[in-house]
Amino acid sequence: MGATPSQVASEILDVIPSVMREVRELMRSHRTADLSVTQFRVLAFVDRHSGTSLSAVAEHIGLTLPSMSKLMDGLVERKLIVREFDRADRRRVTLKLTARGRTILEAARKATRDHLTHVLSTLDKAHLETVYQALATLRPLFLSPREAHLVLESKDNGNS
Amino acid sequence: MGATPSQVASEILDVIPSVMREVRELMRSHRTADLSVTQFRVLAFVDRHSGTSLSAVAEHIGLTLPSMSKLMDGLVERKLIVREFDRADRRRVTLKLTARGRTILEAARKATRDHLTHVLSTLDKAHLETVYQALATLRPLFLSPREAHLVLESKDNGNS
DNA sequence: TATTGTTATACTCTATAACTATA
DNA sequence: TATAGTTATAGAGTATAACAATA
Repeated sequence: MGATPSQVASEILDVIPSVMREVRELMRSHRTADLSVTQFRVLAFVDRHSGTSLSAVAEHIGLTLPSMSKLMDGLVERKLIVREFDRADRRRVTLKLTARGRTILEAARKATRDHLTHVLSTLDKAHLETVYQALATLRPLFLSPREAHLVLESKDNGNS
Repeated sequence: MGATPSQVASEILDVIPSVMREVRELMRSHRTADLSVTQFRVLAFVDRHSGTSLSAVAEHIGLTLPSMSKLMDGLVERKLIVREFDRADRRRVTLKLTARGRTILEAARKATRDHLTHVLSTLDKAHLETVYQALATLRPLFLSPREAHLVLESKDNGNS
């Protein structure tokens, strides 16, 4: 009881990188999917926001536009995403998952989920709930810098 | 209430990468420290285990030996770590922080901690405690693969 | 022969700067 | 002129394979 923000910060620095490394290896070692974590996140975002633009994806994920453009090259080449010009504004690009993209995304999601589920299965309900609540708590605090103001500027003090 | 392992897994995939990206940018943007997260973790480990070997660090951090060797080149060149041959076994290397290494580590730690503390300061005590407990719960589940068996091999029950 | 570490090499990820096309 | 995106280029980070030195 009585964890200070400073202690929590130290824990974050210690634990989060380990979790990331494991997730990264899971994604990359999958037979057919073989995605980087960033690629996975991009597919998931485009799935939820079909027809979105490159800028929007870059902003959400937290990559620069050139980096995202190059990453997208790879996903388009692998036929996981279709990239077309917007008819209304031909500078814009519209992004959608292909059927194959949806399949691969689901496969990666399932593989990772299955593995993590296995790892997490050693936890009892109370611990599981704690982790779930903690992640829900952290989520709004660590949106990409550009999005952050949308949430943060209105509640710079007390939290819900 | 009643989060399933599967739901928690999805949250991990969604939230953890965002936290990582923020931490990474913090470390890299610091004026004097300018460390990658991995470099930071290496310094912290060597600080806690002064005189440790290269293999030990690589294993703890989850890098291959050649990768760690190269990373260490950088830290030695920046005079943050001293690397000497072990007198007892000349194949081994002993690693220690320099005074400068300790200073830089502390500076990076403080900068990151200060920023995270600011971010976390919007949380009330209960939420903070939840996050703290969750990280403590996750820690043993995501040790580096090589260390993992020490914890996991005794409880490898049913999962496909 | 086995172990500890290094060197050589290559690939992925990401960034900044300069550019093109459209508005 | 401003915006959306791409191309060119470079640097960090990591891996595998081959090697050297020591035990």
